[in-house]
Formats: sequence, C-alpha cells, structure tokens
Amino acid sequence: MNKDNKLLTQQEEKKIKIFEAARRIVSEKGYEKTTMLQIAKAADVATGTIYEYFENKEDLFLTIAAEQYGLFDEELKIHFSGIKSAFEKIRKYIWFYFYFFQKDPLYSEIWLLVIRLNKSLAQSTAYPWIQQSGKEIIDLLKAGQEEGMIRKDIDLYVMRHLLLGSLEHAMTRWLLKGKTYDMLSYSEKISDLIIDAIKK
Amino acid sequence: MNKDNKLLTQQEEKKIKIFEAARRIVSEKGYEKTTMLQIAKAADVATGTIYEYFENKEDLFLTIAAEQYGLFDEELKIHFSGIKSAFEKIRKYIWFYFYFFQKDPLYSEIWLLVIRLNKSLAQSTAYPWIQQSGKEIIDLLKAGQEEGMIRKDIDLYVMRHLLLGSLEHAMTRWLLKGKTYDMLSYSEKISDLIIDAIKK
Amino acid sequence: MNKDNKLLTQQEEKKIKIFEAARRIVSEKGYEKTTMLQIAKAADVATGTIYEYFENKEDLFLTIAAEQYGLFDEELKIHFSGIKSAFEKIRKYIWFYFYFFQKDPLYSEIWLLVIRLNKSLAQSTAYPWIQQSGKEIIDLLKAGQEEGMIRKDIDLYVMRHLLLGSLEHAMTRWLLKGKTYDMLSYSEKISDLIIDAIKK
Amino acid sequence: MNKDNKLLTQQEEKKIKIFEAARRIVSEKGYEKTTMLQIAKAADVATGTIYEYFENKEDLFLTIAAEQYGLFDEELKIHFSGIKSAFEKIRKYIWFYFYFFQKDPLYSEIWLLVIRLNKSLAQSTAYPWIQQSGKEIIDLLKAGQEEGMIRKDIDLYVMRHLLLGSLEHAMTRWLLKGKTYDMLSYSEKISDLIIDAIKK
DNA sequence: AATGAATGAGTTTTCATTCAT
DNA sequence: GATGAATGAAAACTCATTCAT
Repeated sequence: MNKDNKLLTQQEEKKIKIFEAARRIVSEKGYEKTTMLQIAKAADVATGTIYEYFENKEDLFLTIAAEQYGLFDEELKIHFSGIKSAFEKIRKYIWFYFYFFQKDPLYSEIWLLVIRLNKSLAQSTAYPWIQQSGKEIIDLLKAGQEEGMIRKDIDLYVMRHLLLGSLEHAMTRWLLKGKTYDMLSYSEKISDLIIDAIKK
Repeated sequence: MNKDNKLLTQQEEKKIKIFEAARRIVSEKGYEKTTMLQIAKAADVATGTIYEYFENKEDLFLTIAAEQYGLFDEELKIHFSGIKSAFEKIRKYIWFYFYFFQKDPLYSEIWLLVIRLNKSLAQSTAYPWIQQSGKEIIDLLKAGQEEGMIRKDIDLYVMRHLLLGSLEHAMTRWLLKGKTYDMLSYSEKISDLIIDAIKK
Repeated sequence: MNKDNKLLTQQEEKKIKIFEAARRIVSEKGYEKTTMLQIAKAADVATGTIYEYFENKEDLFLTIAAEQYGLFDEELKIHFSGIKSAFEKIRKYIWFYFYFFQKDPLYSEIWLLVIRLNKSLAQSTAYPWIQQSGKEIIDLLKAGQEEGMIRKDIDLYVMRHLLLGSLEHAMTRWLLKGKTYDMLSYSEKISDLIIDAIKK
Repeated sequence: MNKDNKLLTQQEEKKIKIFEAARRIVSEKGYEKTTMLQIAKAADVATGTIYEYFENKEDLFLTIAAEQYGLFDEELKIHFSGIKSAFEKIRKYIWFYFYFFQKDPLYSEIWLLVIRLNKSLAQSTAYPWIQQSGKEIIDLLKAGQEEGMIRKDIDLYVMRHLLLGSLEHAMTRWLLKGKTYDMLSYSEKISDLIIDAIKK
C-alpha cells in the first residue's frame, strides 16, 4: 500500500464517519431540525470538512437517501437469489421488508418518515432510483400474474397500493409508537392477509 | 343584524382568511418552510395580526390539523347516517376517504404529509384527536366481525394496517405525483380489493 | 351635581384606576418589562383608553414618578408641622423616610429601584421635582448648622450623601431581601448613627 | 510565538473587542436599550459573531458585570497589601472606591448597571459574586471592632448601610449628573465623615 | 485536505401606538 | 370618550455556508 492509497482510505473513512453521523441524527430529529454543526460534532470533524465531501446539506441528505435505497435493494437481491417463482419472491419481499426495517430502525425512520414523504424528492427526475423503487414491485406482481399465482382481475398499481401501503403503515405505526411492541408477530399476520388478498 | 353581529363576522372572516392562507402555503411548502411573513402576506394582514388569532406558529399549525380532522369526522358522520351495517359503513368509509381527500386536496396534503407522520405529534397526549382517529376503524371492524360479515381469523389491528395503509398509500402517491392522474377509477378498484380481503 | 360634573368624576376615577394599575405592575416588573396591555387589563380598560389620559408610556411612567414624589413631600410637610427646630426636622425626616417606605412598599420600590437609577430622568430638566427632591435636605442641614445643632466643618452635600445614602441603602436591602425582616428596629439604630455623625 | 499562539491572541482580541463595545454602549444606553446589532456594529463584527463568544444577551451582560466586580476586587486586594489594621483597610476601601470609579468612568457607568443588576439578581443564587460583594465589608468592620478601633455599640449591618450607602449615593449622583463636577474633593470629605461616624 | 471562526440573511415573536367604529 | 383589532418596525437569535489559515 502506497501513501496515496492510504490517504484515500483515510478519506473514505472520514466520509463514512460523516455519513453515519448524519444518518443517525437525521433519523432522530428529522431533516429540518438537524444542523450541520450537530453532524460535524457527532462525526468529530469540523463543519467545513463536511463540505469537502458533500455539496451542501441537501446533497448530504440525498446521498443518504440513495444509499438507503441502494442498501435495501442490494440486500433484497441477495435474498431473492435462488427463488424463481415471482409469487415466492413477493412472499419474500414482504418478509424482507419487515426484517430489514426491524433490523435497522435507524434506516427505516429515514426511509419512512423523511424520504418517502419529501415532495421535491418524489417529483424530482434527478434521482432516478426514487422512481425505480416502485417499479420493481409492479414487475414482480406482473410476473406473478403470468405465473398464474396472482389474480388478474385487479390492476397492478392497485395491488401495489395494498402491498406497500400495508407494509408502510404497519412499520410507520411501529416507529411512531416508539418501537415499544414486538413487530415480528404482526409482520407474519400482515403477510398472510396481503398474500391472501392478491393470490388467485 | 346589529353592529355587534357584523363586527363578529368581520373578525371571523379575518381569522378564516389567515387560516386559509396558512393552510394553502403549508400544503405547498410544508410546515418548516412556511414563514409567518408568507402567511401574513398571503392573507393580506400584518404579521402581528396572526398573533391576535393564534398563539404562535405551532398553535396555528395545530389548529389547522385539528380542524382538518374535525371536518373529516363530521362529514363522515353525515355520510354514515342511515347506514346500519358496520360492513356497509366500512365500504362507505373507503369511498369517503377518497372522496374527501380528492374534494379538498389542500386538506389531504396537510393530513397525509404533515400531521400523520409528525413524531412529536403522534406521541403527544396533548392532542387526543390524533389518537382518536385510528380507534374508530377498529370499532367498525370489530362490529363487522360481530355481524358476521368480516373474517374473524385476522387480528383487527392487522386489518387496519391493510385498510388505512392502502388508502393512505394510494392518496399519498397521488399527492406526491402532483395530482396529475384521475383518482376516482383507482379508488373503486382499491375499495374492491380491500373489501375482498377482509370480508368473510 | 350636573351631568358634566358626574362625567368628570367618572373620568377621574378611570384615570386613577389606570394610574394605580400601572404603579402596581411597574413596581413588580420594572419599567421596561411592563406592557401597556398588562396595565390596560389590570385597570380593566382598553389599551386605547390609556392614551386618552396619558401621552404615551413614558408620560404615564413620569406621571407616576412625579405623583410618587409629591405624595412623599406632601405627607412630610404635615409631619413637619409644629416642629420648629431644623435639627428636629432632620430627626423627623429620617423617621418619616422609613415610616413612609415601610407603609407603602409599592411606592418605595418604584422610587428606589426605578426612578432613582434612571439616567435620563436624573439628567432631565423637564422634571424639576426630581432636582427639587434633594435640595430640601440641603436647606434643612444648612438651617441645622445655623441653629448650631449640626457640625459646620462638613460640606452640606457630603452630609446629604451620608444621610440619603444610608437611608436608601437600608431600604433597598430590605426590599431586595423580600421585606422579610423587621425594618423598625433597624431604622432606629440607623437614625442614631446618622444623627450621631452629623450633630455637633 | 507560534501560529497557535497567534491565533489564540486574535480570538482573544475579538472577544475583547466585542466586550469593550458592549461595555461602552451599555454604559451609554442601558441594558434594555442596547441591541445586539449596535454592539456588533460598534465591534465591527457580524451579529452572529457575538454569539460565538457569549451565550446570549444576558450572558454578555452578566460577564461584563462579573468582570467589573472582579476587577474591583482584584485591584482592591493589591491596595490592601501591606496594610494590617482592619481600620486602615476601611479607610483604604473608602478611598479606593472613589479612586476606582473616577479612574475609569466607562467602568463606573457599568457599576450603576451592576447596582441595578443587583436589584434583579439579589435573590438569585446563580451568581455568587453578587452575594459575596457585601460580606467582605462586614468582615472588615468586625475585625475593626476587635482591634478596638471601631465602636462596638453599633450593629455591623447598620454600619455597612452607612458606609456603602454613602459611597454608592455619592457615586451614583456623580454618574447620573454626567460626571460634570470634581469628585476628588468630595471623596475625601465623605471619607472623613464616615470614618468619624464609625470610629471609637 | 482540514479547520472552525465569521458571516448575515432570515426567522419568530413582541408591543407601543393608531384609528375606524 | 372608549374600544381593541390591526399594525409593522424592531429585537434576539439561528445556522448553512464560506474562506483565510
């Protein structure tokens, strides 16, 4: 390892430190109430240093959002591997949804309470991953229909509302209630009900 | 009408003017990005005048929220009148949900994007109407089970996640997408799917 | 009594009501922290009504100050009646000082904590009574010297500092300590010491 | 001197610049009428910069007051050095009181502020230096009594009223009158009178 | 690359005063 | 004369961003 390489590594580390600090604080306080100074202190860097790695506050926030989505997507792909049936994938998706958010409540807060409802994010074309995130479910449902496992009399988008809506609602309540009760028992029942509703 | 009556009306009018201006701007920009000066200008009053009618920014915001919920609740009751069956009420509820939010998109934005997901609001006991809003559905579902119209093998709370989750998700997407497409055709299909899922 | 007379009386009463309310609140909170609305509410009138009787906040405050001084002066004159010796008058003055402030702590707070330390008041020539208030002591001391009862080797102004300074300091402490202890026993001792210091 | 040292000095200088500007303006206009913007402009910094060095307006003000008291106390100690007799220390104290205020009129105006501050903070335990300031005189007087130089028939607190009251009164008048007359000739005479009154 | 002091526009809120009724 | 709603200037304080070191 040469000097440059080592420096790069140190930089990467610093970027991650800032990233993690920002993620933690944003999930605690929300975007508007998180200040750059808070992030800087939590990351143990100077405020100016944040601007070495991120354009500005919005960029930092958007990077977190993209990363957040990427992580979900990446892990999901791993969990999908080996499963061929679209229907089974949907089952898996539901399970994974609860599993992922429960595993890392920090992430789920950012996703559910911050990103998902950001109007400018939702309408922006600059961040294609946001548009992307919903399309996959549509593809899965369509494939499930073609397999003959999912009812064909219902619009795909309607089913997506039912699917994602139920999941998000359940998780959001759990977050807002302070994560005090056990999510696991719920998740299974919700899974059953959703599957029951969309299957042939 | 006497002089006093007229004065009262003028006052009420001004309060409503501020109220409507605040509602409009908050729904456009969100709570944090709405300034008192913007509201004042939009309502064509001085900033100080807002403080004649509302304690502070939070109070103004909360008053809007309470009003919002109250209106939904009040209108819903009217629509429920004459309906005896709990199951039919649920049908009606779903229809009304779309109808109400579509009728007044300004209201729906505040409810769906601002109030519903505000952590401190959700956990606050100072605003009982927020807690109240979810309990009614539970009662309806329970009554539907007792009538024998709704399946008894599923937890009430799980069904509520499905019901409210689907509705909220559908409406939220519609809002975030800029209300560009027609909601009515969706609403009916979603209704069908939800009813289908929870009925015996 | 005619109508005009009765109206005048009602007005006088209203003015006094405002006056008393202002005095009470100013003594509690100080000049800067007293608002016109607080006074209006305490006097049970509208804010605009205060401006019917007083030019503005400063005028109201100054009127209180003048009244305050006038009351002290007026009562003092009564207590002086029958006393011929200047030396005895000084004795009386000291006693009266404690007596007056103790009798009406509201008055003393305004005088000691508000008026006395107000720079613009002290330097103003618009309020001759303020200048006047100190001159009387000088006259008394001078007369005492001429009577041969008060030492002549000390500058009159120096003696006034000792006299008024001691009194004000003692009363101020009493006020600041919450008027919890008995002032009477002190006042006598302080009297003795001051008299002792200035007498021949 | 290294770079760090120089930086520290620059910071200190800026803090002092703000401090001095605040002191000057507060002494001119009083606490309530001094705005943070005025201080910022006078110190040639941005308003935000003040908040880098002081918590808020009250903290800035309290720091000035504490500094003021500390300075008095510190210098007094130096002047006390070499003097053994408590009685002589009291003589010195009186002299120093006038000397200190005359030497730096800017400081002395702040003292008026301190007096006023004392009024509002007299009952507060958060600023121990305020309570402290009066106790020292009691100790000195007591020691003077034990030396046999100060009369024992008078309560210590009564003597303190005479001593501090006279000094404060003389200085306050001088300050409020705009420091137009010569204080030195007075101070000596007041000294003589006070000493005369309390000595055996 | 890293720092963090400095910036100052922007925000909420207050309150003496006015004036139409 | 009395009212009190309306005013809006002014204040304290915040914080994303910059830039000299």
